[in-house]
Amino acid sequence: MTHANRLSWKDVRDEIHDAILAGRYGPGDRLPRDADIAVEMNCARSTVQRAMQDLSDSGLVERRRKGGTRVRSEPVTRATLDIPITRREVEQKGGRYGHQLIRRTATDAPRSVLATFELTEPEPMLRVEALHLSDGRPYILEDRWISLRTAPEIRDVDLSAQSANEWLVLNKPYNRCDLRFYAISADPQTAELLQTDTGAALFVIERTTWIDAAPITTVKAITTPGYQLLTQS
Amino acid sequence: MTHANRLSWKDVRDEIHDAILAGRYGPGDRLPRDADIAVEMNCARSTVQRAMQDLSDSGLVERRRKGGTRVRSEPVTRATLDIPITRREVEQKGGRYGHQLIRRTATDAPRSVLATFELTEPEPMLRVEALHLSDGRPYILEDRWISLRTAPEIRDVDLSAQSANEWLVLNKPYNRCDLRFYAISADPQTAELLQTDTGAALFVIERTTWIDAAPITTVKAITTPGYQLLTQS
DNA sequence: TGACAAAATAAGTAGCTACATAATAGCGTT
DNA sequence: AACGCTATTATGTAGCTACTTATTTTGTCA
Repeated sequence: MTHANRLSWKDVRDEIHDAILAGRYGPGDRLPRDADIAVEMNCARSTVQRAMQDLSDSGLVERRRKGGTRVRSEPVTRATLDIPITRREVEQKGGRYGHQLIRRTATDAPRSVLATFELTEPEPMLRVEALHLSDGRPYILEDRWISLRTAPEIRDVDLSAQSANEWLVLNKPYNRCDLRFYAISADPQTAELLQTDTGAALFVIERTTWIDAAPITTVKAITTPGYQLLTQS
Repeated sequence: MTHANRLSWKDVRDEIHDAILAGRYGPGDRLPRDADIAVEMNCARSTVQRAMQDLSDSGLVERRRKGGTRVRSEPVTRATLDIPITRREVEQKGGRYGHQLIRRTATDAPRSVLATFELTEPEPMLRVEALHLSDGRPYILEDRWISLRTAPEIRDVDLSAQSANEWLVLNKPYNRCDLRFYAISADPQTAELLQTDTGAALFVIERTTWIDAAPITTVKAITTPGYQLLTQS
């Protein structure tokens, strides 16, 4: 073989990572410059650069031009979340997917929604309330606002055939996405729709998307009791 | 200037991204090969490669050797979460941080904890229950299990001076981290510790870390009512 | 001493080449 | 048709060079 002892950038990354784990570099310490590491590990600087970029992306290390690379003094837990389309989520868990359109209202956005989008001017919107089902039982209740200026085509979509969730994901790619997670107590209406008890603790996912500065949609997805969101890997 | 019209990999990325947004490539469609895009956009293949990698990381596109690049047919919402040390989180919100050690017990891990770590053999552990405070008021209640085999030094740490959260983050870097989010109803004990009402909806963050295959710690962090977790950006 | 300009520094990026690797497609044999 | 080998293909990676850019350090002059 031609290069058994050749280092890949992942090897370099792991070696530096291990050095930090082993305490050779502590929080706040400055690491040698890329070029020196390259010499020491007998590889190209570009290889070290890729390794360092990855460590920087994962939050272990901070890099600044001229300032060099240093171990983050107050490390963060950084994780990547994947949130699939609800239909796919249900099907992947082995359930049969279904959905019901509850209400569909064209109206101006209330102030709270405008604030979520960081807008100051009024905006015509479509409000869509829908229930996602797994094996015929409530799974997620969504309360969604869609900008009619950014996504006027939504007017002509039959939302009882295809959920707004799915139509938007397939037809309105976004640029920017904010997520927000928290817990609420089920109010009587919500409890009835989700077929659970008033006061039950429900996990909520709020998602807001934009294309450039233009608002697309904001949705409050209220999950049924027992729902868990996991990081993948 | 020397290169005003030179394309950076971010330009390439954005151009491809825009082409997808504009519908020139729909879900499932195959994109031209990197080399062709490079010719068309008059840049090096390595530049296209970097752009494509980024689009792939962000979940918009899937790449396979020989198979080429194609737009994900069922796109996911992918987001990065940063979870800081609790002390830092409190301080960043302008609060005064404090913490109380509630209980500290050395014992073998129960089956549920072993399962979380994907272990089958019994494991000696330290259980630490602690309360994080913001401006003297309850902020997060944590119920933590620490492996005494992987982190034996924890025995000698004064956990009323430094929280286990902080000591672990600074002294026990990890390789693998699983996160889990959900909602619970406050039971009477939890409610009392968090100074809230029994039955209140509480947002819970569970985090489990390993170094290679060895378990480090698993923690169930129960937040006070109103707590929200946001994606940054 | 302080302000500002110039030099030095270390990471970031672009381009090129060469080769590695995974996955597919094609072909021939039985 | 089923198999296994080989060739092909498109992405992935490593190395090199050259240049750019952000930031700090240093040096000079008022």
